[in-house]
Amino acid sequence: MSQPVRPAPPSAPAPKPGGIAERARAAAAPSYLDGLNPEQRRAVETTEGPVLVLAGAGTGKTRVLTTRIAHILATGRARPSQILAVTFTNKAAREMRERIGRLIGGSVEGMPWLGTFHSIGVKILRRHAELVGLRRDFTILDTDDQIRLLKQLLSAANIDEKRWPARQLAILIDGWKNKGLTPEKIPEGDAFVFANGEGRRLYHDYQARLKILNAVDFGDLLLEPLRLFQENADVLDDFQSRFRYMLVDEYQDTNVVQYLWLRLIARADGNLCCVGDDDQSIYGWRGAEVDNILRFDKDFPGAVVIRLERNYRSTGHILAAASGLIAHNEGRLGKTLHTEDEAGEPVSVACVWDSAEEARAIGEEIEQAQRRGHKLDEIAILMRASFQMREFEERFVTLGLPYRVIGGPRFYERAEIRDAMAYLRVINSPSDDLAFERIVNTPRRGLGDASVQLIHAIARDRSIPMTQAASLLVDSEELKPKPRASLSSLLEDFARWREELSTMKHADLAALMLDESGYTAMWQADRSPDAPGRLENLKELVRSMEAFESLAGFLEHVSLVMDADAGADGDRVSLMTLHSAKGLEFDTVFLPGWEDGLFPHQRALDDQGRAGLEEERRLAYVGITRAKKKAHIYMATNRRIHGLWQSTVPSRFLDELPVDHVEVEETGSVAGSRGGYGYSRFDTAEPFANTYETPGWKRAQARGKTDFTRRGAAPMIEGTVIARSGGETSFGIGERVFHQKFGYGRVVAADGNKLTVDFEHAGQKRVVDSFLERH
DNA sequence: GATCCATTTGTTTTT
DNA sequence: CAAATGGATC
Repeated sequence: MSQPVRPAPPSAPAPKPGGIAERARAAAAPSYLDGLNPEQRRAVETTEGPVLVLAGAGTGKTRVLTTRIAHILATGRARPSQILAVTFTNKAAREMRERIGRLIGGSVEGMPWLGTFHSIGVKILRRHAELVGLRRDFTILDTDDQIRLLKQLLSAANIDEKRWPARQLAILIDGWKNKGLTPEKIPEGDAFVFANGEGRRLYHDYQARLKILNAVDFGDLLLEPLRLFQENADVLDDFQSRFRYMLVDEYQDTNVVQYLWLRLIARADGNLCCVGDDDQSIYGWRGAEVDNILRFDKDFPGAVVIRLERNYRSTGHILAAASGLIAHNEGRLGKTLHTEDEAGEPVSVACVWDSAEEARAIGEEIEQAQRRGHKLDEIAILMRASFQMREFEERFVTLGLPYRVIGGPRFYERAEIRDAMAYLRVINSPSDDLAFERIVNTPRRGLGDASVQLIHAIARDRSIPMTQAASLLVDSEELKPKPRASLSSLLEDFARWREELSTMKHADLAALMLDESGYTAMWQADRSPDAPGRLENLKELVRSMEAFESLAGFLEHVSLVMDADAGADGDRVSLMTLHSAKGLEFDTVFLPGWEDGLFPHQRALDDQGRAGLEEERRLAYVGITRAKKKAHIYMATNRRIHGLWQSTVPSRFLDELPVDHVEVEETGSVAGSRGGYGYSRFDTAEPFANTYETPGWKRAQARGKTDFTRRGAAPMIEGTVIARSGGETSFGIGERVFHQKFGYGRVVAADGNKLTVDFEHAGQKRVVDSFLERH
């Protein structure tokens, strides 16, 4: 026990955050240490030498990290720029920055070296680009560009793309990079798995191409800094002495390159503090090595190991259920989490007929909770795979239940955003061939394959960028008049926009460019239902550019950060995958889809065997431990796989949950659905007067077919929507509206805040007015 | 060179 | 069952 500076029992309640008492004390002594338990405090105060903090779920890991940084700064051990702090996601970095600011009063200038491995990698590379064969303004390729590049290489090498897909090669190369292997270093056997031994040469050629394009891929952001350190002692030396203190969050998820990188910078005796939980290692498929955490004290001799085992998050039952489950894993460091919280409610397990009913049942439970005053913000649905999300979205839209998707189909991945970005990239760096290629003929300008091939040939011949090759081509007679004129005017456009970049704000230029290029017009002319949404996204993109200093700064941000937090504020249920749930917590958590094959996922089992199963189990552990007060597990007896209905086998994890902490819930819905009527105890509240007005019926009509497996009954259940007293709507009949999912339409009927809208492309739907915008 | 239709293909997790 | 690719046709 540490010496009692202020004699308070360890169990003393933490002061109310932000309370008067706390703020008063903050003005006097370093109050940031208050409320830490002895282990946490030790983890904060052991600043010198290597430290490994084994922090179980909910043991205050983030708090320790932020406090530790605050402590280092407050005691004058280092300046902010001398601290390297690595987080796993950009979101975590943002959060940590805020929390440190709050701890030490926000007067410290932002820490320049706080971020993900990738973003720190970019920073280092920009500084020393020449040393690894790049220019300072290199571009970062996304997966899409990467694959297109590899496709070109494969066809140049005359390799059948059908037999050896570029995707596979991309995964392979990524794997090598994650292991810190340059082309020369990959083992013979590895090189042989692709195209009969062409793997090494292709990897080598790919790297050479990247250098010519002045580009890096994601893997390079880790591998190239490592190479830089290994080959340039002076640079390494510089970074070694710069970073007085180093902190790494989620250490269990680091891969080999990241490890090697850390080893180099921290040496064996540096002030390196790694925080992690071997039971939460869920990124093995991405090259993460749990081994890194398991052998920390061998890599860093004399390392202090601190265990945080007191859980502050979950109730007794939840913690016990999770602990019992994870105990089935072998090869773990082993921690015994305990809580002083009450036992609470057992984890519930419910069995439903199929995924539609799963969504229905969960939706209903949420509405019930909401009526009891439960905040939607404190509810999350965590699933194994993102395709499970759709069913819930559909259900929630009909229910009018506000939800938010976290980490879903990412903003930057959408085609229209990529296209727009490609325009910006060409303007920003004329030698960005991949961007050029992407948009030469988007929108259609009559510059098809033939023309592009010609440009390509010239570019390769003279080793010049495609834009230059294109301008040569325009001056020649090789193209037919039509494409020639078209290409010429495109190049003129590029030149003009580039010029305007110096006079206009980049956001304005982007809007101008999208209009003048005909790109906006292309989507306006598009009659598909998602075209309006895409135009919205483009607007959003332009809007988000305003926050950046320069075009180059914006481009870098997008390639690294990727999540555009499109202000989804308000009280909403969160939907996300188990992977993106790591580090979060909610009062109530729903865990659907606990069936063998889905969870644990078949592929994890096939590819990784027992290791795969253990990782899946850790994923389950992560899921359960997100819950503070209540965890609901669901399994469906039938699920559609590959489009076919299949009956399922309950997840083996269900049997591994300790019986004392689990209750099997009688949903009654499997039995109840057979009767159809009387399914819900709540539908008497305000049933729809007319069965033909129900969303289920409407949807069945819109689709022109019933996709319900159980005839008759299901549509009735679909109709048991609880009409909530949402009040009157401000939308009028006949008004033109816009909906994120369904596009444009006109209001045909109103019932409280629930409107029936005739969508131009999606047909009639009942939606809640909060999902609509006026147009 | 573009468009339409058929066939094929694959559906885990992400910086 | 969907999306994405490839081939045939205009």
